[in-house]
Amino acid sequence: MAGGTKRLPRAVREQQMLDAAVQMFSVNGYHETSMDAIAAQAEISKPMLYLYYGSKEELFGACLDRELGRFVDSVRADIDFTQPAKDLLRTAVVAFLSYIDTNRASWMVLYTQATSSQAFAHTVREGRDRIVDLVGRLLQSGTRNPEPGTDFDMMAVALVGAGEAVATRVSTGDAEVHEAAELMINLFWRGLKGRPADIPSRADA
Amino acid sequence: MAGGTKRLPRAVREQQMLDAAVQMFSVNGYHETSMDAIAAQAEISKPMLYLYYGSKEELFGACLDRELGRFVDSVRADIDFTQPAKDLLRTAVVAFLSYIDTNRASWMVLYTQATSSQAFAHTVREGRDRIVDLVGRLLQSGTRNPEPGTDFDMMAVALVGAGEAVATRVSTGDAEVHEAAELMINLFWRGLKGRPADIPSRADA
Amino acid sequence: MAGGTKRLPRAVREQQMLDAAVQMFSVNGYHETSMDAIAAQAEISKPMLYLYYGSKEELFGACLDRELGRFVDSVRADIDFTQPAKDLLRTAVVAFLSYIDTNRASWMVLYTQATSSQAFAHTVREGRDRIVDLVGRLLQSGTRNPEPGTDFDMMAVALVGAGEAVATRVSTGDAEVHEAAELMINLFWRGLKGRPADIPSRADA
Amino acid sequence: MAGGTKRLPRAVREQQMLDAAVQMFSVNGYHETSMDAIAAQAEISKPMLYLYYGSKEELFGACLDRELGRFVDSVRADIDFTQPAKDLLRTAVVAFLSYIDTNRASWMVLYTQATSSQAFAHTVREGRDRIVDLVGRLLQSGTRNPEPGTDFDMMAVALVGAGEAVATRVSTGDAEVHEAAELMINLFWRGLKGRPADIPSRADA
DNA sequence: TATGAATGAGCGTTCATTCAT
DNA sequence: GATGAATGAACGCTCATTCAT
Repeated sequence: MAGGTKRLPRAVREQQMLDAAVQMFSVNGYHETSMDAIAAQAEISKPMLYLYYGSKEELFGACLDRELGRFVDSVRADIDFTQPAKDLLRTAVVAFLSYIDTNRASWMVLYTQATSSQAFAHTVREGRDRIVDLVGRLLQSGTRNPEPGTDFDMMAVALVGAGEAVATRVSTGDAEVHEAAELMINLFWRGLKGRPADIPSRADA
Repeated sequence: MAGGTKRLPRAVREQQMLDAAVQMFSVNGYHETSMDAIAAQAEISKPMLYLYYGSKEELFGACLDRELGRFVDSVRADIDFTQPAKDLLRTAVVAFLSYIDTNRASWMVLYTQATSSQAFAHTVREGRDRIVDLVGRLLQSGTRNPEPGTDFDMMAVALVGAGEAVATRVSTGDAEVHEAAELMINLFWRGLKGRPADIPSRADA
Repeated sequence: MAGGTKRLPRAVREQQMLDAAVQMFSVNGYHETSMDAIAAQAEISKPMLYLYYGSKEELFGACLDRELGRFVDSVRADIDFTQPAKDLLRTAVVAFLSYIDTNRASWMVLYTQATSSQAFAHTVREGRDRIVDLVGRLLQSGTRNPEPGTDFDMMAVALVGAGEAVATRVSTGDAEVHEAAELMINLFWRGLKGRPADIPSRADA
Repeated sequence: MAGGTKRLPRAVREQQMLDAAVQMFSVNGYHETSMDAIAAQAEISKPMLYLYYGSKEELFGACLDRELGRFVDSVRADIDFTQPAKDLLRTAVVAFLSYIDTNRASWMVLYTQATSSQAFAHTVREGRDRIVDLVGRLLQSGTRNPEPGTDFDMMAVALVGAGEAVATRVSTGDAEVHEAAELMINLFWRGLKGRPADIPSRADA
């Protein structure tokens, strides 16, 4: 009805479909979203979906890829590796949270969906690993005197996990981006130890 | 033979069913697990499941409740609020990770499953909030000179998020509990700012 | 409606389903028959079909097996191996054609259907081989002075092929059983070489 | 490259399409062959198929017609009606089996396919009738003293049926053409009655 | 002439759920 | 209390067929 029946070049249709799919998946979840619903949302017929993407699983995979790509690109674009460490941290956190905030419907839930099906564990893990890698390198380059054996990778896992959790709050409107960013920066930068009169405890294995 | 027409007291049957359900859900996911499979695993008939739990969704909810309860109880039991702050942190982190490590099949996947279905968002959020609350209070009580306006709750969100991310690594066998715990404690306690010879960077928001 | 919704023991339902399936397959062919149509014909729901037979292919296979079994049993039952050769031939031919004639809707078309799908080539060939074997042994035992090296098996193939072709005519009503039988018997017994000096057998329908 | 936008005369295109269709139908069967597959094999676009043949059914019908025509022509060409009866039989049988043997992929399977779909029963029957007629006339002309009322037509049905069955064995490689031919000739000429007193006709390969 | 783009319609299959016993 | 038997409702997917260019 609304503009539907035109002959569109392949590339355009592809985006149209992915848009619809991301939209539906993010709202209703992978299993609760039928191909019929996606086709309807995209204002095309179901066979088109199959012609372009082969199967529901592949369609979802394509969504995942696109959104993941966009996300990583967006965050990476904001980061300037020549900044001093703390600025770097700040920029990254803000970029991360801002992206989620702006694209909440799409990415955050998509991400959530993907986590739940064995079939996408691989893609998700891969995507998450890309982010973790990015953060890991960021940490490494930002740490002047790294203790030998520091597991930057696992540290990145923790940071990203924290980021995702906070981002979820942001994406559901329960927190404001910049406040959340500030809180994370402080938390990660200074640690819990205590502020003014910091007396470092002797590291205990 | 196995199962047969035994008359079992309600409480026993309930656990038997929940055990089977948790087991199946955790291995195959919510949608990929059929009521048939659960009934078979529990060695009872399908109508029993419906008699006791009404629907698949409610059954899953019951699983969630039980596992969440066990988890919270277990972690809380290990915590001694009279400990000094850092010990408290350490105890909590270790308790958290240990539980996940020990009950990976059950809880971690269950948790993962629940996250992905709109239907359980509520239960999951509720559960997570209980944990966040716990951690939030922990933080509050452990901080000697809280800056006014510190959002302990959001800080707890970040910590729990980090914990979950690390826990996932632990649960998939990609990390060892105590190493992961130590890393988290150090990270959270000291922050990224710098370790031994901390020289604060100039930029300080 | 018409007697449908009763709780029937497994064995009864199985026959009910096979009856319906054979009926529909024979009338409309394998591909043109939908599981819906079979379920409707059997006055049961589609899931029952799947519960009992697993898939359309397996259901068709079960039809094939049953009908093949009935056919072979029926023909074999009529044959008395102690008869003299020509009587044996006559009995066999009549038994063969009579069965087809009586069960035309079921077997002949089922047989025809099966031939066309790669998936059933095996079953059909197996069934046909059983018949060919039977006929082959019959020929062997009925031939007094077999020429060395006589390929009774291939001869049986030819006879069965002829029988099938004639049977098809019978099954479509284009020929009458006993006339057709007589013709086949004469043809096979005397051959084409020449008739004149033949002494007609007593039995003449 | 291959195919492209060539402008070909109608007749050439038609053969190109039929070749492709026969090829695909014979390998995969009627239902298992999609119009897409045929178009791809013919290296033309699907609308062309529809332009030339209107529908899948009609396309298949055209295949049937062409192949049937070729078959009948081929067999008829080999037959010399002035030959003595037994030679005639031999020639016909050999022509029949040889054609099948040489064109197994195309015709035998096509034939098999057609038999199974109600939609083509008519065409197939028509084709088979042409062959039966041919054989019937052959029999009639070859029989010196026909008993009054001899049903040459039905006899032809039997012979053709036998031929088809043996041909199938030949086409699957389970029998050699000339051996099979010899066997059929002997069987039909002499009959099963018994050999001993047989006076072999002069021609004996 | 020739085709890429598009779809209506239908099929095999599965599953949560409920009677009747 | 416990279950074998049964089904309504969907869903993923494919295919013959047709426009619009």
